[in-house]
Amino acid sequence: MDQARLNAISFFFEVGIINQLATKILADTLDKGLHPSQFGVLRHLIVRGDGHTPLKIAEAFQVPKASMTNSLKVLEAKGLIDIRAHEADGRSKRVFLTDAGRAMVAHVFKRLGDKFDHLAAFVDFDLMERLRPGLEQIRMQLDEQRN
Amino acid sequence: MDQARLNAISFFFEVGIINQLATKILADTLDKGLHPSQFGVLRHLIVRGDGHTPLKIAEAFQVPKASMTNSLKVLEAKGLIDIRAHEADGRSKRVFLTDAGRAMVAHVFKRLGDKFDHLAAFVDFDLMERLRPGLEQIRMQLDEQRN
DNA sequence: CTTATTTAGTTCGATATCATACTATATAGT
DNA sequence: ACTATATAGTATGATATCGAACTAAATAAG
Repeated sequence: MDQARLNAISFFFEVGIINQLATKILADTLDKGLHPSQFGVLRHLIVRGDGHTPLKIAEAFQVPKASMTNSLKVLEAKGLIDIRAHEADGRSKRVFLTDAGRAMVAHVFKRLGDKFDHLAAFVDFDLMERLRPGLEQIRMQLDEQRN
Repeated sequence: MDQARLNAISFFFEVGIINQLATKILADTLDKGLHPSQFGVLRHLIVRGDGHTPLKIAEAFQVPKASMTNSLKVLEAKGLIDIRAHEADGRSKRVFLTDAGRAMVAHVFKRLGDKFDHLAAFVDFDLMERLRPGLEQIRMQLDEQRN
């Protein structure tokens, strides 16, 4: 295997570990019973806006729709989202944040902020920001390749 | 929340997506029944050397030891690793690659190489290599903070 | 030495992920 | 219109993850 490939493998390896460490920080921040993937859905509904279909959301996260069915079921049972019938398509549904859902996102972001105060003493946030555009580029390239 | 924190969140978000896409590429490359996390253990035994204890391996991957017990059980059932008693400590064990395990890693790396030939047309490997040192730094900083 | 504590690993139960098959609705082909 | 195909979502069953309790062995405390 040539050097470029080995480097690429190392790159993915670093990304994997960082992701794991970051997910653990998030998991510790979440109320018990709320999984990081479920919070990710709430966050998505805040950032991208709600009212989208379960399938759209599943595609945004690149997970099977069956996985999203489960995540949404949990969030609905917790009263954090509202799932309504789609007016224009009888097969489909639309997902909305409840007030409790919005409050939960705000609550978690607040606590994440406190965690970040602690993190800032160890981690170079500026470096992260310098790396981010490159990562975004790689992400988009990988996304293209997928299709 | 101030800008530095929002940037950090975006950073982790990009890392998460890249990790997911990369894991999917790996998963598609693996023989059916071999999970990416299990292949990760095999790869670790190649790169770091075998003969380490299950606990050491669990710590290297930052997963609970109960999770590693399961992964190792699967790999042993597939004949890819060999788990022996530890000569010096009756509570402990040592994990070794079998010939089949080594062959599996070589096989997967070969197929990954082919995948990478295809990837190279879309993804900027040089950019990856430029980003890698920074990622390594962030990873180490996150690791410190954890302790 | 004897007992208490720590450590390595497993077991168990709960939940997440996901492939596959299924149901219901919508759309295309004729 | 009628039939075939495609699409959105769910149900089911298999496996992965992991917290908590447990067992066995090693080490520390007295």
